[in-house]
Amino acid sequence: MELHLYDTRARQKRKFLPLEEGKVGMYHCGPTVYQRPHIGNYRAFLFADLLRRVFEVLGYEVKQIMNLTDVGHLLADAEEGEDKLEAQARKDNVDPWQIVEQVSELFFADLSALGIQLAHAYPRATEYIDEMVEMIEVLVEKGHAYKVGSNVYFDVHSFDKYGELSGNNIAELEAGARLEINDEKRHPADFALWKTDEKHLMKWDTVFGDNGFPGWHIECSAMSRQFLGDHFDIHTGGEDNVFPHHECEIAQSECAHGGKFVNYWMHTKFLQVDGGKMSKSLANVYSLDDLGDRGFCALDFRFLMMRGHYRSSLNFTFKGLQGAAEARKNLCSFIKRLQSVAGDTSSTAIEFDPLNTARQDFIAALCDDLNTSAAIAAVFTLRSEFMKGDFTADQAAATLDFMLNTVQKVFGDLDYIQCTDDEISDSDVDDLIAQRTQARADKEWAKADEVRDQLTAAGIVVEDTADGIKWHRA
RNA sequence: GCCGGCAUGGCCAAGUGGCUAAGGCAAUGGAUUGCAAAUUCAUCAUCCCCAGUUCGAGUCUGGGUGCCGGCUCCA
Repeated sequence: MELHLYDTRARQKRKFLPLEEGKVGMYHCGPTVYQRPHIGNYRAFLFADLLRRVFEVLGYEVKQIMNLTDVGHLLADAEEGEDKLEAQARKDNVDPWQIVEQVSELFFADLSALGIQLAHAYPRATEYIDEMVEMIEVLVEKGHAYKVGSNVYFDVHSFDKYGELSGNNIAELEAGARLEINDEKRHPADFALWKTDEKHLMKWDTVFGDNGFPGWHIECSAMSRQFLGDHFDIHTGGEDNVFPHHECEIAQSECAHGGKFVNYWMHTKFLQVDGGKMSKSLANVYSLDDLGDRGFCALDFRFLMMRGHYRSSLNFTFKGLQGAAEARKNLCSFIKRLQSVAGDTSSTAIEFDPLNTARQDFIAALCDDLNTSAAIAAVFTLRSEFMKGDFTADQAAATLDFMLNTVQKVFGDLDYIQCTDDEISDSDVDDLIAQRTQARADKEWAKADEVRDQLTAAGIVVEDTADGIKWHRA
């Protein structure tokens, strides 16, 4: 099956051709670790995870890198603003390096809760200062960058493709009144590669002078090169990264190394909340804990994100999250049902129409620019086919194999065990079930219901089926 | 001011110009149940408006309206 991906630079879907047969290298713009990432950030990271998983299901060997920006990402005005890390550090009255540690810890915990596979490396900007400096020197030597005192700027007029990714052009950018006035720069659209500021807390002494720190854009250029080389397959980020961040990366990397930088640029659309932008003033910037407080687990959020397409803006509401949570649980029940029908059967090679159709539709949907919505529909169609008819243990085993090894490989583990605190042990549940069974046998309905309420309160769902009483954790 | 995207049932959402417009959630009716839950069966949209192209348009073109985004920290 041919994989087609939408390339922001080409503005269309393109057949994916790896640089090296059977392998793919990708770089994702990760979080700036000054605050715990919010659910919008995680939409982008879940997309990166999905992309990797799809490649793996298709048999590719993936090398996945995600950076952690821990210096140089400025607030407000690009040249005069304060470093995000330092602003947060001052606010909390702690060392910026401490903030980095604290936020990183939260970040990795969130990744785990979301079932995101760890990338092969999470390089931090502060660990690659030498590489950045080296790259900036090359740009200066080649005439693409210039020094003004101890600051270094990239000359956007030296790269004729500047603006190609975002659709901006330099003349229009400079005509706009939004660019800050900075007498140091030759052109208003030039951007900083290296800045000097004595007051900056995270600073380095380099060939450019003392007390310097890197510009945000150069970090990704240097780190991606370090792990993936001068030219690699895929670079992703949120739509807001298109300009200026990725535009600047292309300029830096292609000017420094001569050839093409990245083959496919992929960007996720923003997550909206209640129909509008997430913003602190509206108090709708949610973290995974905020979702947890409302009774949802990280996997519900993951499933909600998977139900929409990454290139469509997605409106987050708790009602929508509730729907996703129900849908996910229904798939979990389906898997449990399959497990009970399949029993110990291990003949997973059995083929039959509903499964063949589902397999085909599932993969075809994903290969069409990761159409997860259609892929999930294929799974639900299979589910209803299965629920309707009588299927053999062999067929159930084959379907189970598909669910576990293909569907869950792409969408992550759907099970919700980790979402609840197991406050009640299995044997306690069994005891209560036995009490209720006795009460029912005695037709003591009030007592039976009381026990059931007790179980429900403990997060146990009781099912009275023709085959006896079954229970599972909600 | 300059760019770009989107507009499908109560909510979310897929959709290569052509049979009866995927799928999920919710809802309604029936089966089942001591009552529930779970399960199961069934029902539930003509695609923002106008004009055009076409044998045929949700799907292409033009106009309108609305929403969102980038150009400025942001995934």
